[in-house]
Amino acid sequence: MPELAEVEFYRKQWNCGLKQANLAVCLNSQTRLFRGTDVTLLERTLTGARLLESKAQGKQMLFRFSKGGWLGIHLGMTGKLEARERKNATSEVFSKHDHLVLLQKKYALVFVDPRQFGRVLFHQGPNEPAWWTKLSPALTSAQFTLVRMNEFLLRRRKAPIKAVLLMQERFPGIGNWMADEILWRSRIHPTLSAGKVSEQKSKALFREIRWVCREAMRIIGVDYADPPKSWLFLHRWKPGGICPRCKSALRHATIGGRTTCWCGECQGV
DNA sequence: GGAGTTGTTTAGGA
DNA sequence: TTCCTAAACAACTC
Repeated sequence: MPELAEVEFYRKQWNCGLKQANLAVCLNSQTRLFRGTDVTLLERTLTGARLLESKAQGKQMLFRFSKGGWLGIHLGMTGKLEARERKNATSEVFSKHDHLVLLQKKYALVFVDPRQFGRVLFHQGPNEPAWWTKLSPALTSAQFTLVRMNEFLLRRRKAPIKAVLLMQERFPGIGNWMADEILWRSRIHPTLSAGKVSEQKSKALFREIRWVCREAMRIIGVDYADPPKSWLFLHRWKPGGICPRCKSALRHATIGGRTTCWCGECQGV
């Protein structure tokens, strides 16, 4: 599930563990989630370390700990973060999908991910790790400009615009539903080649990207609430779903390898 | 049982 | 070389 705003929501789930020390770290190093990660260093550093702060950038999260510990988490398709109150620690049970658990005095901070498409990264040192600092600037920041967006569309001119919006190197945080929502609001057909987006449409696209990101953060990022019924979001998976704008039938197809929903009237053919 | 799932990575081909 | 697509990953639901 997690896209930009959902990631922000999950990041905050661990806030109740801020300033608290990890009494123990539990993980199964065999799972895919830890591929390429120094699990021994992670366990050694985070045990006894305090959680100092966290942030999210696109779909990535970074948790800073004392002892120079930097924990990176990507939720993949089915990952989530939870904080479980430890009422009776002696009878505490963890499921097979609880892949990383930071045991604190009051809460167990858990990374759950049934499909294991997520990822855990770790770095130990005084500064933020390179895999964090090299991430693309947020879509709501001043560094994301119409010019930079258009340059990217031109570079990926042959790919369908839907597929291009899913490229994290330029559109960090956008996932399948956000891409559909943005294209629907911009009235651009999802199969249109990125290079054929008109100047006028690219301005609309730029505007809607920033609007959807801000609104999703405000609505979903705070308490995981549903957006208003005026959004495509609430209609896209309904059988016989209709466009909340023009009331005509919504269409579905696989575009750029992903299930895509659009309005045949508002977005052309 | 088969198909589908709001994400990335990689192999292979154009 | 560069860029695009499909498959793979793993587990669950309908």
